[in-house]
Amino acid sequence: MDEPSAIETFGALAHEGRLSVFRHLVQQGPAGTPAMEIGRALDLKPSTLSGHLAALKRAGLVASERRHREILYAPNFAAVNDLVLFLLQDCCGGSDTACAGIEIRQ
Amino acid sequence: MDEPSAIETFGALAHEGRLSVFRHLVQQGPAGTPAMEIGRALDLKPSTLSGHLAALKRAGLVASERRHREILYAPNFAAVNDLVLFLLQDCCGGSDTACAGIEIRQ
DNA sequence: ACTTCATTTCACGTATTGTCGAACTGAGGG
DNA sequence: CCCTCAGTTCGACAATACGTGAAATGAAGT
Repeated sequence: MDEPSAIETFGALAHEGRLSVFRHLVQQGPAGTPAMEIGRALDLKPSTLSGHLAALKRAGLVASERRHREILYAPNFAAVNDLVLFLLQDCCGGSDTACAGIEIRQ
Repeated sequence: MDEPSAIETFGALAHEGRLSVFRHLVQQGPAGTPAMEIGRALDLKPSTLSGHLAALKRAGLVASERRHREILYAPNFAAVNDLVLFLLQDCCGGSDTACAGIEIRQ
């Protein structure tokens, strides 16, 4: 992951509403959740929620798929993975003592 | 790490200047780097740099210590560690398949 | 085709953040 | 003591981000 992408992803998560949305999607599982259902669960207005989802999507953190009338949003775990690797590789100096407790399995 | 702290940390890293500063500190090592030297390396004005360092410090990502005339800033690897754990535990649903390739050593 | 329902886009006011020069603070050296 | 140097704080302004209601889109059912 390059620096601009990392910045966009950090920015997407650096907001109470958006982080809640993303965590809710993680909780709901990879099958995906209709947008409106997220809004109901987290008490967010449609337009506000739509903006949050758009930001998360731009950052690659969620994927969307239409099913019948609804649009299902699902978390993209690969994006979290990439972000973690960015943090470990670029922000821990690659030192194994620096970020002990976490190991990258190849 | 709780959600508000995670948000503040994400926010601190979600900015080109601040991320550059932090990565520079990581590169320079745990001994610490004088603020002005960072500013010279990254071409940042003193007041701008000061703001960035304050934000990183609020987020717990850096520590500062005075030595003689200068103030040395050093990266706090534990904060990165905490953030990675937050991502893995709270944003990957704890699923081992979700974020494959990374293992938490206890 | 018309209606409905789910979601997005738009426009707007407001709030927050970013940048920078200038003034300030505080530690050290002479 | 004064002076200097390192860094912070202040004040102003521009730019960006947020939240929201109202209008628009667009797929699906009737």
